[in-house]
Amino acid sequence: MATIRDVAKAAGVSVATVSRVLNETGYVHEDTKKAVNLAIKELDYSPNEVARSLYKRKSRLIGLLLPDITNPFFPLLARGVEDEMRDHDFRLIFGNTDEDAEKEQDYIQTFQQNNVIGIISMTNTLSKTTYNDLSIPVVFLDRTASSLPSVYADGKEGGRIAAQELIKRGSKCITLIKGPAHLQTALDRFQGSLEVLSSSDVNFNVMSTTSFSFKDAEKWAKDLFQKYIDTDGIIASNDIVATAVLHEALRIGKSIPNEIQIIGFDDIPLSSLLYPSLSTIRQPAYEMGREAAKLLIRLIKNDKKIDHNIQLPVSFIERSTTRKVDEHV
Amino acid sequence: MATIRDVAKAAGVSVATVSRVLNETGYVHEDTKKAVNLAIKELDYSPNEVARSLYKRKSRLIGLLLPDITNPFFPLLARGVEDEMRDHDFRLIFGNTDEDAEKEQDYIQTFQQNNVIGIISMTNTLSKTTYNDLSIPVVFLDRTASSLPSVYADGKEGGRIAAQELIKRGSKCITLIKGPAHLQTALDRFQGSLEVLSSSDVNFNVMSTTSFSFKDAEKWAKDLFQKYIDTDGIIASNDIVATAVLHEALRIGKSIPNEIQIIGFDDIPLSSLLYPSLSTIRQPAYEMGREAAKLLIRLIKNDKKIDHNIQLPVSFIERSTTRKVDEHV
DNA sequence: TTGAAAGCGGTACCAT
DNA sequence: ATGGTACCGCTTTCAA
Repeated sequence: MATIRDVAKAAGVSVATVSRVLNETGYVHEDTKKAVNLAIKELDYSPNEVARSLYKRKSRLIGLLLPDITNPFFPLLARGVEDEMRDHDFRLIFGNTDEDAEKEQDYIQTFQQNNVIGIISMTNTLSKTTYNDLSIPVVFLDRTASSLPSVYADGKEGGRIAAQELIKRGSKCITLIKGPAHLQTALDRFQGSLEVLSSSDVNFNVMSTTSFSFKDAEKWAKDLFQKYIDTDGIIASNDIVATAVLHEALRIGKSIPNEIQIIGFDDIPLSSLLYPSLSTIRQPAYEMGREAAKLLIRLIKNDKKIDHNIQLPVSFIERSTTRKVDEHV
Repeated sequence: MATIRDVAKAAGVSVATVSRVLNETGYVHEDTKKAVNLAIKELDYSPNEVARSLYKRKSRLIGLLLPDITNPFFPLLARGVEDEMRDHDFRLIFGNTDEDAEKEQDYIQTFQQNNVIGIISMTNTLSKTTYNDLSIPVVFLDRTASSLPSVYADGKEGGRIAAQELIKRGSKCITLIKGPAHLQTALDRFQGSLEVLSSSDVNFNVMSTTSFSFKDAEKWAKDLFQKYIDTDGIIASNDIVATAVLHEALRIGKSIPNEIQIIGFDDIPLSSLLYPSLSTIRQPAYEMGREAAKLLIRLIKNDKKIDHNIQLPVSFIERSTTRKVDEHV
């Protein structure tokens, strides 16, 4: 690996000059610039980011925290973050936290030790103050953080839409699955649906659940069909849960969407691959990732602690677990 | 952020001494060690990895290259890599390459600029020599690289098993979907199946495809059922393709698994969530990721260029797109 | 317009 | 057993 000194020697100038042409800072004569660039090319030199980082006390690395990359919702977000960051020559260090505070803390520490210039977090196990004390900008993604910059989808509206679409398509007895109470995003969806359901004239039940895991969801799905036999419409807390419900419905011989309609939330890739394919409320995950990255970059540049919250719109993706609206009415 | 100098001052010793207790190298009196550790605690000091990396010319960062984290097969591998690396206090910088040589080259360069101590690559767009010239150890994952360390599953055996299971379960006319020719792993599976099929007394067709994309696979699936109407068993090149085939079969009213049996490859999380759930040849993706990480760590420690290839066993996961073996016979 | 040199925060050699 | 200090590769004053 050639160093800046090698380049300087080869070009017959000082390292300071090389540094100037590298960073396009200060005055450099055209001829010297040419000579330097030639030397750079010949030596196939590229600057050592570590040395830069040490001097500047900040790298071009971003820390990315997510609960579990294995959960199909997060890769979409992560990919959005990465693409945007790449466009600005930032790279990502990432860590799966499993919603475990210790892991999260751990990763944050090594992020700092590596001079990351900012953090995007899709977890919120740790208290907001932990993040606030960090001295580097943080953006929350898919997490609403009132006092900190964050990017998330309009879950409440999503919840409303889900209820409206089900009602519009003729469901008379709806079961609303309420996701984990500690996740604000899950709560928003729930409240949106509840709002619409409450002011409508359909019957509905609420079923509380405590996770988004498929295994758990399978059990709840069984419960659901035993307890609420009249159910003809289900609003699931997300697509994974909706899938479990769909599975169970099919297993016990319900006809979808004729006897039972199902709406999920997220629109993970899986949803379109199911059979029947899953109608769902789409969160623009990839775009959310990109937005979070953009926001973080702005924070990095401004170096201010702006409290900016970006809410992206959701949309109803009509597939085959809901009836066509014409068919009915 | 406290520095080693702050600690030294607080403990009334030199930075050299602090460094010694930090790294547990050389002699340090018990009492001084205690004083230093106390200072560290009080100042909440943790060493600057960037400075370390600069001096040592190697960091504790690993570069991870994958085609697309959005493809459900890769998160499993990535998670395996991460968990193992975390156990050894390594962190990951990752990059999606989209099988694009330029992106791949680009990431490799920034990996080097950041002093990564090793690379795990799940892509092979670039020539092997590019990797060979790298001066840092590289392990290929889910890619067979004859001259370089790599970890992959026994695709050939997987192909054999798939064919055997289908035959055992009574398929008489099998369509074998051959995946992209440029992927050795896809080829292995194909050849394994071909081998068994050739020496059996069932009829079979081979259908060539050029990608693992679901969109493309949907078209091929349509073709398949038009061209090979007698097909009563399908060996797909992976689970995504199998899903498309399943979708199409259901759409045109085929009964699964009675009229048509389907076997996939990979066992991505999606497979068990389909309805009917997909029988498939499982690659132990998570374990493969961990093995790759272990291998890389060994290479880092030995600092030798060992050419080590680790092949992990595959297994048949019996679900609902294949008939029970008793039912038939 | 250019160069010398201090310093970023560690590590490790050489003395003592 | 401990301290002084050169050095890792770069950036940025400050002088010339």
